[in-house]
Amino acid sequence: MLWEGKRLGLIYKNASQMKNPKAIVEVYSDEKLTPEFLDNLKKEIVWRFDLDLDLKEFYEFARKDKLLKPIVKRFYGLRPMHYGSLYEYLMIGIMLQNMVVKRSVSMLQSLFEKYGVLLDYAGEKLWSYWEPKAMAAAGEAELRALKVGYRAKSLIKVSQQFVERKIDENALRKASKEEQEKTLIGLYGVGPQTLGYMMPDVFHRFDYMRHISPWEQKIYSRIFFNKELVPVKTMLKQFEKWGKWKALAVHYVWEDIWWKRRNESVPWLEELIKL
DNA sequence: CGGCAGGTGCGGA
DNA sequence: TCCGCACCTGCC
Repeated sequence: MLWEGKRLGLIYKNASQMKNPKAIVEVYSDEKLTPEFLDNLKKEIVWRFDLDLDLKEFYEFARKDKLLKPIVKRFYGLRPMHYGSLYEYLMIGIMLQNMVVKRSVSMLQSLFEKYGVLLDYAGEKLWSYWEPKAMAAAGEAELRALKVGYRAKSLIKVSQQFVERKIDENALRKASKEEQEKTLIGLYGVGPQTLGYMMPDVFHRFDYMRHISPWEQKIYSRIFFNKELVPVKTMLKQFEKWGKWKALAVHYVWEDIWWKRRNESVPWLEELIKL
């Protein structure tokens, strides 16, 4: 983790006992960290993993929903979240665009190797991110050499916004949904799809569901309607029944299908995601 | 070897 | 607001 200018090695451990959930985080650092720093770090981690989220209300109505009932039982406690910062999510989001996952991973890896810092702690070697200024200073040609293609421009422009403090994650967390939308979509390289990922994952907006991309549309059609292809408008209208929890409900079902794919086979899904 | 992938910006209707 | 198009690149 790169946070407040410090590079930290983190180890997360599950220390839950039965119905008493608990996590332990070990923090490794080159320098001595003050109790105040660690306290703030704890608050940051609680926010990022959304540990204070109260799912009770969601579960109450999910248990009355035929589709959701078995899934919320299976994934009790699950919530969408992102372990990193907004800036880091943007880097990932841009790498995902118009790309198969395998290549997104390899492009992100080359970015780490060029701009990141490899941390070595607790028997782990893991890459930490770069400061936005490191990438803002890079030329487009330098980034294109890393085979990120036309995304180079987005990476640089987004980094510049952070360097120039045009965007402040902490302030944005407290802003209204409309303000968050406006700010994020205003970033070069951020469109409706990346915005749709960030609203729940980074800003914990579980009522945000305005855009469904073609590949998601195909999968949603199968799992929610048992049909080949359902129009996006119809889907969005249908999801309204889940009210302010609609994005969370969809996320649970989404997670369920990928989990099934890992443990048993889901032939129609394989068919949709191959190529 | 053409077409496409976990999209987006841009210009024009 | 909506639509069509170009766009890096690797791989099916």
